[in-house]
Amino acid sequence: MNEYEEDRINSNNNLEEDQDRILDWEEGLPTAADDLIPLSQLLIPPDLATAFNVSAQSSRTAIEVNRASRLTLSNLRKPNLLASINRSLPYDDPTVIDSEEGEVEEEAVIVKRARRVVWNPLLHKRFVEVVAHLGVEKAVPKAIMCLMNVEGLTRENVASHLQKYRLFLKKRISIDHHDFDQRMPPLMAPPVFGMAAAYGLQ
DNA sequence: CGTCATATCT
DNA sequence: GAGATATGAC
Repeated sequence: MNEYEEDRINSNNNLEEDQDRILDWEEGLPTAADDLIPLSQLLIPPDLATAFNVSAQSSRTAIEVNRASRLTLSNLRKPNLLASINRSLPYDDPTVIDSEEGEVEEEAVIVKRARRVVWNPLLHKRFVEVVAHLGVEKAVPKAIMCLMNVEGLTRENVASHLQKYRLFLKKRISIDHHDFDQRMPPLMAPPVFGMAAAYGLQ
């Protein structure tokens, strides 16, 4: 399995969790460094763990802590939506790119150039909402892109997706006309209003 | 800039 | 080969 498919699968599995997690991410965060327990410190001291018959927490090396920190930071710098979009950002930050002394881990920070946009359900949902909100005449690539407000998403990306979306609507409508099974793949569920009306067929 | 046909991936 | 996305011509 290549990276492309891995990304795709990972994101699809974590969509909802990511979104929820991000929403209340910033609430109740400690402000002073003093409030934070160092990552390297065990939450339950070994003797206490033994006393209460709790399996001991494995201790963490400095390298592990450092790696976890970098991973967290790289996730934090992604905008909310992108955190759940399976697409790597075009990072330029060399401190993020370079891994230390040959550590090669699967969890290493993603540093490659942005690959093709994958319109996962969450991203598509946003697209559909924006298209519906704009209405027919105004639902053009640039406007959609602006309202979606997803970092890294280009006008071309949107235009391409819009083309496919319009094709889908047209197909859906023609099937509708012949009274065939109208069930739609969830990914392409049309907006309540908007594009369909634009084609004078709904 | 928007739309479309088609190229380029998987 | 089909489907998703990118690209280029207009």
